[in-house]
Amino acid sequence: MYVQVRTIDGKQNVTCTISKLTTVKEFKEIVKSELNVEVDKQRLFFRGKQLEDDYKIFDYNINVNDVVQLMVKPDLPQLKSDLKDGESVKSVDVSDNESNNRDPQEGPSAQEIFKVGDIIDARDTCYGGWFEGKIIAILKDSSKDKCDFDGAELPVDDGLLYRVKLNSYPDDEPLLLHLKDIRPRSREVLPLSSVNVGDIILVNYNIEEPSERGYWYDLKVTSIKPSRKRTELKGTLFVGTEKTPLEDSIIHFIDDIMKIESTKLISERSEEELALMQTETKTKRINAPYCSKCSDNSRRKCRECGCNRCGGKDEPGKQVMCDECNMAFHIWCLKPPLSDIPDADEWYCSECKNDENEIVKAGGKLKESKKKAKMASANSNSSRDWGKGMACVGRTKECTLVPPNHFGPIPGIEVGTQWKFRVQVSEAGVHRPHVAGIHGRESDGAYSIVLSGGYEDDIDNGDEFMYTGSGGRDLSGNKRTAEQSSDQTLTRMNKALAINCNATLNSKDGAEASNWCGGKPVRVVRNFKLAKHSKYAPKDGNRYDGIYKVVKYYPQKGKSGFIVWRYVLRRDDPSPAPWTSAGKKRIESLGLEMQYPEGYLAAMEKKENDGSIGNFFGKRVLEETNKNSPAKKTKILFELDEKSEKCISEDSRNSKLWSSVKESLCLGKQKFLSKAEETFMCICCQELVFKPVTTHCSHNICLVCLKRSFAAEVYTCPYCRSELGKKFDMPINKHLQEALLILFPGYGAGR
DNA sequence: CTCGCGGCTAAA
DNA sequence: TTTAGCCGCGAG
Repeated sequence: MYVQVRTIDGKQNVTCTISKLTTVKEFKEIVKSELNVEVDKQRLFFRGKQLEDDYKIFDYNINVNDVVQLMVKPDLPQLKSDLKDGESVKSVDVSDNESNNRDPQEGPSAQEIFKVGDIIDARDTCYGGWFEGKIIAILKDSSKDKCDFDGAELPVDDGLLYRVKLNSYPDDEPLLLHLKDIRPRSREVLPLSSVNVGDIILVNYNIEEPSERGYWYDLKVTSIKPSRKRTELKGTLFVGTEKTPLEDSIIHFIDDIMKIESTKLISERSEEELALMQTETKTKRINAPYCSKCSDNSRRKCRECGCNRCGGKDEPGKQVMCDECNMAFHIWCLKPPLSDIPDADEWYCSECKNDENEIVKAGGKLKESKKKAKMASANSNSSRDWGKGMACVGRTKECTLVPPNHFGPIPGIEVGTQWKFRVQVSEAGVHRPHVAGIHGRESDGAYSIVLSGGYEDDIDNGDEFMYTGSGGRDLSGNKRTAEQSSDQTLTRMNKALAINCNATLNSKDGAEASNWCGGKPVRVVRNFKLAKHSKYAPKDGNRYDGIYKVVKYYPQKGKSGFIVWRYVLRRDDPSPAPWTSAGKKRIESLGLEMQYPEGYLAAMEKKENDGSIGNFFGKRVLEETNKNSPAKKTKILFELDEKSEKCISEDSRNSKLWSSVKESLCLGKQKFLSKAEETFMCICCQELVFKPVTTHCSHNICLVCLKRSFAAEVYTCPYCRSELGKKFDMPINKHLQEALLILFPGYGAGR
């Protein structure tokens, strides 16, 4: 399996090949070799969650081609020593000389933003969140002698250092921060209803455990999805002084949203505002509790953070902690009780001690994964690696053009279309199951089948073939296939396929259609593994061969000696079959080529290059021959017909988008269409725009989606949030609609 | 919950 | 080179 690792700034992006059992620790080594970032400088994030060393890729549900973000820890400036040094020798404490009560209009102070005693939020360099604090001193930063404006109105760095005492940690040494990590205290709680996409707000988030309470961070809202149960608030979280963005962070504490106060010059503030800046906020923001069970309530008994036996939190000095499970125990609550805290370096509670005696681990000092219950492979002591390839990956897209119970061809999918993997066939909507041969419903019929030579009783004659039902196999031991070991029954998928036959269902003897063409259509896919028994199989991958009908079906003793259900299917499709010369010509003229998952070829090429010299050399030779063959280049060039060209040129409002889409013409029809699909996808419903409205800001949104937004009293463009105006009359861009209809036959069906 | 004509690894 | 063994995932 391959994933993308992207640096936070988005400047670097590499493909890494890993398995599902790769640990985060190992992963970091790979990242180190790819991006040359030391392992201990790496922080990896996926879906807003930090990846921790001892967990596995599997624990985080990372799928193929997913993007893992890499944050490089900055070299910590040694502020502490600077402080001691600067304080005594170089810096001047401006707070004493230019006092708080001076006239704000006066002289150089007009450049000042904060004064001593201001109640502020401070961004902590350790956790990267905003904490409530107060400025207790302002010092000159000896390393800087002028302001750093960085093009902004207010300086990013005003050449001063602010000494800040945090409310939550009054005993800690005060922090010394630059201007960029300080801002006026957030005071206003925002109701979710007043938050819009694009806003930047202060939210509570836990990087390690997003469902629990954490620290306070800035969030740029990217989506607000209202739902019956709970509104989903998603956005990009900014962590630390580097403002590291964590994309797709889902905010759980949607009632705890605060407005970010703007930083202003003292001279621009009113008397009232200045007074407010010096006033402590009434309520304290809630940070992550140490104990999620009792929320650190000292009066509540808790077996998590208190004594594991009685729950009491009294006399912590008389509690002993287990080195395995980290639970605490009063020495008198133990059985048998201890008279004193044990001297030994390690101590284990009775549960953990037993475990250790039962399983003899060689140097097994590693703490067990919290999620091992969920992870089946961790329980089986098999050392077999898995999850490197495409066998165990999930879908990355879903066909929404037609429902899963759709009979007949999938609009836009031509006979002869080829996919390397079954999961892609599923994504295209042609055959949804990843493994199974028949897709259907017992009550409805079968929608599609795959021939891949897995059943010995199949006979393939191209236009007509004999298919075998499923079942009658012992799949115990978590298998997907096995040899026949019992009789098949006409149930489940077997029954579904029987329903397609244009005859009354007979689950005893089977049935034959008198008018076979009248049966329900079955999409047929042939897999390259079928080649063992059939000359109609594709050379590689899976190929859509068109519509077939069930002529008859009946139970019969198979080669295994057990009863199997056999089905005769006959081709009934207007397009020529892929193995005929007409079919081959058609495939050629449509420019149909093997489809690979996104990023797959790049990952494979990389793997080859990383391998032996021989592989590397062989690859290079292959590339050279391709380059020197102009015939190949011209062959895959795809040209638009006159009608499409005309429609596209008439859509003048999207001329820019169309010309970028047209750049993909040289990559063949399929690449061109997927580029068009991507370009004209509605940001609201994530489908091809239907009855599109083109805004003045040149974005395309479905009419219904835009109406829905206006109904929610949001009168801005869902793409860029530019104001559309309450009275915007939403004209449908008929030219775009027509162009898309020509390119995507059947688009908008069922909408 | 069960089922399953994939696609991989590691042993033979 | 062949083959035994096994895993998530999506669908019913």
